[in-house]
Amino acid sequence: MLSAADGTPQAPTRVLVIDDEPQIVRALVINLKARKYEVDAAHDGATALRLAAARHPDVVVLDLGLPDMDGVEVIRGLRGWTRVPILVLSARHSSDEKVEALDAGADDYVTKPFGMDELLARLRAAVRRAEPAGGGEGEVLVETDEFTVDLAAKKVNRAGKDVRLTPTEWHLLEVLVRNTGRLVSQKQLLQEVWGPSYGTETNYLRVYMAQLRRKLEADPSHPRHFVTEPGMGYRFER
Amino acid sequence: MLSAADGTPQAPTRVLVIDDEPQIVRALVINLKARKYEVDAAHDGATALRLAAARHPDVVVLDLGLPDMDGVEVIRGLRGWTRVPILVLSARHSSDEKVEALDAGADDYVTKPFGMDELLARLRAAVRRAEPAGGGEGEVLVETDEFTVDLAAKKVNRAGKDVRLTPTEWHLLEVLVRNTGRLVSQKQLLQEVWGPSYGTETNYLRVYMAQLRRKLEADPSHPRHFVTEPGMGYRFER
DNA sequence: CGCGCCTTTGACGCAACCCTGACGCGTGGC
DNA sequence: GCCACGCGTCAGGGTTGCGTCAAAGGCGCG
Repeated sequence: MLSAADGTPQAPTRVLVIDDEPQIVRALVINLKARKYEVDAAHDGATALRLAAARHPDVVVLDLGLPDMDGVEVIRGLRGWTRVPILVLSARHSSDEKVEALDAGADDYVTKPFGMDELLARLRAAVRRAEPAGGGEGEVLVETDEFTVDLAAKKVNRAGKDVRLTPTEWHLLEVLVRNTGRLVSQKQLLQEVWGPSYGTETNYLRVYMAQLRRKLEADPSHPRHFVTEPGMGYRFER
Repeated sequence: MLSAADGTPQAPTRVLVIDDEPQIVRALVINLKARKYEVDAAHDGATALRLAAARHPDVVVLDLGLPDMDGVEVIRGLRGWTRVPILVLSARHSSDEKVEALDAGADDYVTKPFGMDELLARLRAAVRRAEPAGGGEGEVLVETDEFTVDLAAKKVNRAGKDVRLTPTEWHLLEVLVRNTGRLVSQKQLLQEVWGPSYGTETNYLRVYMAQLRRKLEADPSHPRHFVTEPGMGYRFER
């Protein structure tokens, strides 16, 4: 059930694997790649958080026993800014451990040793139910009078031609469009696009908003769709 | 995400328990009701599907071993029309069974005997991640006869046009609207908008209340919605 | 190794916002 | 009847925030 039944070119699912045991990571990576997942791997919590911010995985597989920090802290670190599904892997069978991890924000908890088939099924379940939530319950296609944004295909069309956007430009556009009509604070934009450790670098926003406007607005100096709310944030209007 | 800690009365979570073993159902019902869940119970698949349709539970706990039909069929029956989280309970440890149930649409799979703490934690996790997609994210709209305040989008509409508010104006309006009908003391307003170290600078309030009235009241010199209570504070009336 | 694209950073002008003080008005107390 | 106080209004000045441009730094690719 990986790809949709329609002809839409499905973007590959990105998985972030966090574990300090090389053989487990290797087994997971091999199995996941064989099933056409895109895989990133981290062997400690700090790297994991950085990678999560940079790569925006669709699902996280997290071993609780990490060398540098408590696994539950990694969960909290992720939950501070994202709702990405987290599948916890652990050798601890204790009920308390499970409860703590789940209440911290984990979506599932599998004890080692685990069956690869079961893990993959749980992974599919986690991805499946996150899909529509990630899409913001609705339109994959957002149209204005001047351009069209296809959130699924990650494409922007203007006057019949596709507009080329850099990765950062697209990310920014995506967050704004997913909140069409709503004000998005500068802090939220920075954290969603640049990662949780950002929040004050408003000059990034100014530069990239200008680029988006130059590429998409009819009159970039008088934006009609990418509205600035001084001191508060930005808003995308259709 | 920052869900507002406003005084919205939270509707109780409704759980549908499906199991043919009376002692398990009893244990679950007791534990769930003690935690303020609303519980329906079914002891066979047909009843379960009927109850699910009639009661629209927020989460389903399903035992795979039912007298009348295969548990996986129940999952498919539910998935035909709803995305309600399904937590499967089963005595079978076989990996194939788990994979089948999960791929049919189950969200989680717990093998009996299970720890009640763990089950409840998994239940919380399932409910939590379904929340915003389920029906939440509702617009927080406050309307008067002259203008409309959208607290989620941070937007004010008056006569079909959006009204531009400065950050301070918006903040002040927000505090007043969140306390619709109630008197808000000057000290409270100052501390919420300008920070805890403020409390006596009532002239700020006078200036900004005047600006709000000028932008939102039909007759700013005779305010109908932003009422002054001399010597005490201000009140927003719809 | 060199090239090009993307990201980051800094500087500058301008507009908007926030604070401040002064004044008028109405109300209640002495 | 006078005064004190609180509130509403207005206009000016300091400061902040935003848009813009340009250039340097990083990274992957040929």
